[in-house]
Amino acid sequence: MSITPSTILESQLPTTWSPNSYPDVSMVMSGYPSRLWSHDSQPQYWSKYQVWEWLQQVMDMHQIDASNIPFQNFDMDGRQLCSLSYQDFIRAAGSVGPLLFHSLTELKWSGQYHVEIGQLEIKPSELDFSCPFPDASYPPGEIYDPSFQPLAPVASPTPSSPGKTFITFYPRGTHLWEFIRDILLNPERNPGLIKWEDRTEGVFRFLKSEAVAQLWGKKKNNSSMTYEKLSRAMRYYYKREILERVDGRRLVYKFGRNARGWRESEK
DNA sequence: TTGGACTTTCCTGATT
DNA sequence: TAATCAGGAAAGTCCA
Repeated sequence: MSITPSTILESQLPTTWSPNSYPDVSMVMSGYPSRLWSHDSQPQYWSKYQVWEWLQQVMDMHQIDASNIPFQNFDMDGRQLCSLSYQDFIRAAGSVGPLLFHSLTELKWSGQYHVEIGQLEIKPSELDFSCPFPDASYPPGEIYDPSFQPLAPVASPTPSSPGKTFITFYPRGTHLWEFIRDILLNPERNPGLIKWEDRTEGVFRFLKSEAVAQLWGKKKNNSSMTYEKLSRAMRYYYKREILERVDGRRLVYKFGRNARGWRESEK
């Protein structure tokens, strides 16, 4: 497998670049993906070089030999990359396809997205996402991370840019209870992990406690997460009234008065 | 640099 | 006996 950059692409490469002379991954990828990629450059605006750069870094991150990826299949810019479906990724990258798809999806919604829109009052429905979240193309059974969904945009004036308004997107599920809530609100995506016991009262039960813990650990990049640790964090929510105790029932929790967004009327 | 919020880790003991 | 719950304590991470 060889990398054959186009002439245009070569002109975009730093002079010292080569697949084997990549910057220190541990340094570059610190905080990946929320810092380097999603903050400095939205995927849909990437150049071909940046697409390859991303490919290389995902491979490095997961310690996969980059030669396993047919880079020529990704001879495209970020906008084209974003238009690929899950199946397209599998066709283009084989067994690594799901990993790449997942990584790109994460990039789209992690970190903050600033959309300069001028001094207008913007409704979420009026925003044009040129790199839409392709969740509809997730295959059945694929683990879904609810935190990939965007929050409703928060408009905030930026003092340094008078006359302009910035829309800032924050990823959902920043906190554990929000992560749990979002799983509950998307049961079709994660069948059998957690289920409502009493929807109106906010009572829910863990069905696969360890699986949820692993999903949480995956989100936090912590492979040693267990349900025991997760449940300790859950118990801290009792004091803050984000959760309420449900006595006598194992794996059962209830949203408290300070939990937001779980009621159907709040959706 | 510091402090607060939040999470993780480890622990002991109780309960199911 | 194993799994889970409860909560103290301390440390780690992130952010303002």
